[in-house]
Amino acid sequence: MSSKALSIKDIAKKANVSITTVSFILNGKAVEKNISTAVIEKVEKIIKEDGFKPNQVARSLRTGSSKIIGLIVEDISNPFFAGIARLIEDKAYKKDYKIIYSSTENQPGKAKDLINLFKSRQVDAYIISPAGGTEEEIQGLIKEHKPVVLFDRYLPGLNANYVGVDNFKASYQATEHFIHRKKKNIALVTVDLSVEQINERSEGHRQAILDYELPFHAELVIRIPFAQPKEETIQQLIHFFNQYAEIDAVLFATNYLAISGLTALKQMDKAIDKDFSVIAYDDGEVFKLHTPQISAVEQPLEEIAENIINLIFQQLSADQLPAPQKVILAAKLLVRSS
Amino acid sequence: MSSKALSIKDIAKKANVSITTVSFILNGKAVEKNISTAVIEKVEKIIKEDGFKPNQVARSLRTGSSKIIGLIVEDISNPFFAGIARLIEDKAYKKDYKIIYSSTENQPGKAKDLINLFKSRQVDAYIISPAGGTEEEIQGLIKEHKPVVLFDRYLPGLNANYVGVDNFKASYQATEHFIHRKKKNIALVTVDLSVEQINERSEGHRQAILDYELPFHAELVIRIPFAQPKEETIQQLIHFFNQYAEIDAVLFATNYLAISGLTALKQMDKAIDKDFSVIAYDDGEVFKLHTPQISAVEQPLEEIAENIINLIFQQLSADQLPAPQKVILAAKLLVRSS
DNA sequence: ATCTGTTAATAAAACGTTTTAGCAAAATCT
DNA sequence: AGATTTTGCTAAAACGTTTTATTAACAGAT
Repeated sequence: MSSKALSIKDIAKKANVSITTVSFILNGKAVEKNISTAVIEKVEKIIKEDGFKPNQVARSLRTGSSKIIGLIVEDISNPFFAGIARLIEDKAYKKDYKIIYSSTENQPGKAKDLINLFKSRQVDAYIISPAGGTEEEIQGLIKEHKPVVLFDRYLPGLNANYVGVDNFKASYQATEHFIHRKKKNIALVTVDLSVEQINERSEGHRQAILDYELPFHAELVIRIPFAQPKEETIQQLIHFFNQYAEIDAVLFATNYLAISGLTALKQMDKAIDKDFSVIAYDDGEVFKLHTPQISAVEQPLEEIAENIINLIFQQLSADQLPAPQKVILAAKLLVRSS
Repeated sequence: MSSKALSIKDIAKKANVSITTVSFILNGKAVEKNISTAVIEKVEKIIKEDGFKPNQVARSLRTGSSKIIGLIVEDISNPFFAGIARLIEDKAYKKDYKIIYSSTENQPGKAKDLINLFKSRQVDAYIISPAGGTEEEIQGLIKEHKPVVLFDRYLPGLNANYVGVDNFKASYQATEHFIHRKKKNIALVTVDLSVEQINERSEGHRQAILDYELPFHAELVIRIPFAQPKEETIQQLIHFFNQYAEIDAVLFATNYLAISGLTALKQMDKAIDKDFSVIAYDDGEVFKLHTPQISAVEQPLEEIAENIINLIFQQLSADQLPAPQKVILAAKLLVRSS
């Protein structure tokens, strides 16, 4: 009944031609290789009738390529990454490429494993939101002339393709927005990871305050440990907000910190209003539907995905890799409440 | 410099042993095959030093298995699926399995493509949230004795492993909750897909109303077209709520419908309070942080993922496939406001 | 009639593994 | 001392493709 899957050999036998002939036809090289139309039609008919699909694994082994793009993100259940993944998948699918993805959970060990795994699967290209400590592996890929695009996170040591937003500017503008609204004590809630992306967000906050010649209160910057359970973060933030009652504005450096922060404020029964403003990083339904609506720094998902996939295909179709490009996109401040 | 990747042949040459010996050592069959410890150590040393990783593609071709599990969902950017994906990935990773995922967008064509693609990649097992119209393909997989687990959606014709929640009951209980609160006109906002899962949700709503001998108003059930842009849905719902001012409670049959619904209500300036209650399907941050908090039917993500992966590994390790199991889990009604 | 070139097809090697079957030397048994 | 078993290792086939030569037949040119 179910038996084995068909192979090119079965088709060849059935059509009374050689394996080679079938292969040429499968790969559209039939005319170029002078196969007669009679044979082409006969073979194509059999292929269609029997529903033969070539074994991609064998094909990969022979050709060294796989039509697969590896996507490595920090956490696929983070809406930012899930959104990017979905958009990239869409665009890749149209060019007949598939995506393998995996989450690193920000563990260099896991990230390295993943890169090696993808390598041994002969993935054709890599899209990576890199965890720190994976520089050598990524450099290795580049050395081997594999198409690579980094996104979201930038690793300073690497000369690789990169797509990201101008975090410094985004954060600067958010802070500036607060300053224009006469805020004096602008807190920053950020995360305890020393990756460029996060550092830039801190810097933007600081620089804006300094540029406008306001006093910079270092104690109003709180760095939440990355792996800390959510409940603990909430408690920590409640304590933070209580301790510094002078805070009149808060910038959250990530999506999930904003959510924890809003939860904390809700538990404290602290109103978000003209005396206490909030801006979140990365927009989401949560912020739009919140009462009051929460302003947010919106990363242009579609644009990011578009640029990533373009860079990838650019590399895939070039004979030799073009010089690495850095695409820095502008984030947009969505002002919702005052 | 970068050269080609190492092969088992290179290692064999360097160690002055045969390819076979290296292979046995790689696969932990060294002792069983009477390889001397001296040779084992020598070879392992070289493998480690040179950082040799066997080519998984070649391995797959030879063995017919890939250590890859295919995951097919409707949309990876839906938090429900992203959450499941992440949990499954975690658990699979621990057993040295990887995930390939893709989104079907509920198009049978794309779903079929994906199944075929995974097949030709020699994926070891399939986790599918099936689109309607893919019955034959899935039946085909089962015929070929491939491990398969369906989840979320159930296809009635198929005798396959399945993990899902009791949608009828969940919906029934949500409606019952409204009835206990003396609601008379309980609307249902659902989607225009005739999949079991959605039908059951409608049925639960209807049955509860009938069981409590309330009049069932068919016009209070609105079915939103699946592919309709969000903005249109919102307008449609505004119109719906205005048209039937008697509505005193609404059950949303999906996550994203609830979000559109809340947006509609916000635009209408309609308060959610004791005179107008709401329950959403699938919990999320949005509902917890909403003012007032929104009650929700929570699907037990962790439990679902756990059951899926267990069923998969059960099948992977059995010599012959065990009889299909259906695991129906209970959803939980999280009551938040009245 | 021989040479040249084109047309239509194929045989065989290669990709990097796993695995079957087998062989020589050493160890054990009779 | 010869027969048998165990130890330690390997040659070669196989997995299903793609691709490089190669061939055989025939047409056209000399």
